[in-house]
Amino acid sequence: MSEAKFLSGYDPDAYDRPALAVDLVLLGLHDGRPSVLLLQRAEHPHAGRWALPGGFVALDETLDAAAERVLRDKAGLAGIQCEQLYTFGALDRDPRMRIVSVAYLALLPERAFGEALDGMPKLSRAVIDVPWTGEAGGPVAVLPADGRMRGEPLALAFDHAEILALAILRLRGKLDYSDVGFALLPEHFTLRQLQDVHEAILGTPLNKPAFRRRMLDRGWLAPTGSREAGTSFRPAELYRFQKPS
Amino acid sequence: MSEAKFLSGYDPDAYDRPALAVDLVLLGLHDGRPSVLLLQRAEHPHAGRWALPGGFVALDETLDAAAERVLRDKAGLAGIQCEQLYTFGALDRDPRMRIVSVAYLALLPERAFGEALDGMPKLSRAVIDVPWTGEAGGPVAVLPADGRMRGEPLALAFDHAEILALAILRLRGKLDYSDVGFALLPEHFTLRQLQDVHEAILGTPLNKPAFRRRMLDRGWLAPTGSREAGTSFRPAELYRFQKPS
DNA sequence: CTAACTAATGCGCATAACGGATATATGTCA
DNA sequence: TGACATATATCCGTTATGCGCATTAGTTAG
Repeated sequence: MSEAKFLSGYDPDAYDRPALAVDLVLLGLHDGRPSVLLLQRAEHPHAGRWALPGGFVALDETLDAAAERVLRDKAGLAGIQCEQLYTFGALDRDPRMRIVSVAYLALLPERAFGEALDGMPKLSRAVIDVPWTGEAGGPVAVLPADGRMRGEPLALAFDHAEILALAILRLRGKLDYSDVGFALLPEHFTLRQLQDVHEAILGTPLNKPAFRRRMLDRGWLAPTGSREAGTSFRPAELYRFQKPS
Repeated sequence: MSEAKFLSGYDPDAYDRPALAVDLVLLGLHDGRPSVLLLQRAEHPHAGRWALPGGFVALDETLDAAAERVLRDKAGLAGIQCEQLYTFGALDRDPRMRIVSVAYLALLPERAFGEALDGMPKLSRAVIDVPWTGEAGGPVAVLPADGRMRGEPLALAFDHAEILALAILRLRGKLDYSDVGFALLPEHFTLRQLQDVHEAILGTPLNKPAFRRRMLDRGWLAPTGSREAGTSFRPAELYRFQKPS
């Protein structure tokens, strides 16, 4: 039997299968802390709780394409780098049915974050409280960003707290040796802004001269020649991210 | 409407969905090079080509459980640490139908590798030829390990070459700062054996005193007091891996 | 019994990375 | 013009790393 013949007689629906979805962790910064875009579920299941934007994977779209579609439809964003994070497959993670979800991580500079908030009124910004240091790992809490950010952490739907915790862990791990830090900055930025990003992600202050040296020695920073404006003190040089050839 | 009521009326089969599978990269070492367990496909599609052991994910099993089941049924192994690697979702990766596959990576010490080969006659060992250095990434080739290992790389089925390449990349990346290297060694081992493992994975020779110092300073090695046997020269101290408290 | 051999182990030095404090430069604003 | 705040540069002590070399402890040959 030829391979073509075999395929024509193959029944793709012979077995039951889990549903497949993507969930997006859209991270930004807020007041020197990591924050995330969430939407409050209006419908069952988990009505009223807060969830990551997500959606089912269609038969004729890749995982990456599904992530991009959710990014566009639920956050109104395009052209944002989306990276696969992990695939979650616990049996009871969704009460409706068996759903396996591929989590994606995207980093939004302040402009994109605000754009999403403005364009999609259902989205809210939540601040992530990371109670552990370094790459210890563990649970994280999310707090409302608007208003006073007091007490009451938000209740997350499904296993989204777990997804969020892994996103933070992954981000911290990649910060040193990859270029993820720049994804949270505008095109032109100062070294202090870059350091602020690193400190927000790592949750710990960094030594300034050492940080400057490391970043400049890495060769990824191209000075633009211009300086920041609007300061009441000496303005800092503006740099541009330029991947080494 | 209560959540319970909502759930009772929910139709899980409302939409078509991709099939979900797991594929296992079972890595070991052979003659100082990374090697992998493969099986030659007897049936369509891709009959005759070489594939990673895999299987579909059942409705009532988690992804990790599916990986363990495949490890048991197709490699005859149990109690091996399996770690999720990446999820592959290209549209045409399987000609039968749309299949999304969650790849897992497991490291087999020589004993487990041989055990799998003996217990499952269909499995073969293939040596992985990594033509790039460091973490540059890129395609890899697989060569038959038995016999002379001459020319003719094996033809891999589906996108399994891509999966394999990512496994190598991930392994190289984690080698420095994690304990993955020990997973390829027996319970008791010498520093030279540990260095051999690192050199095989990285594909580059390492400086001996510097390697010794780094490993010992890390505090993960507990000397056993005994020494290796059967050498015609000074036998080395045997160590045991002991995760720091 | 002794010497040759081999690889493990230990030592020392030059160099590079790094944390951290301090000094200098360069803008704004009163 | 000078006070001020922050960016930028310099310096130093500590620690990690690369690397050659001496020493040690086994086996094997004579």
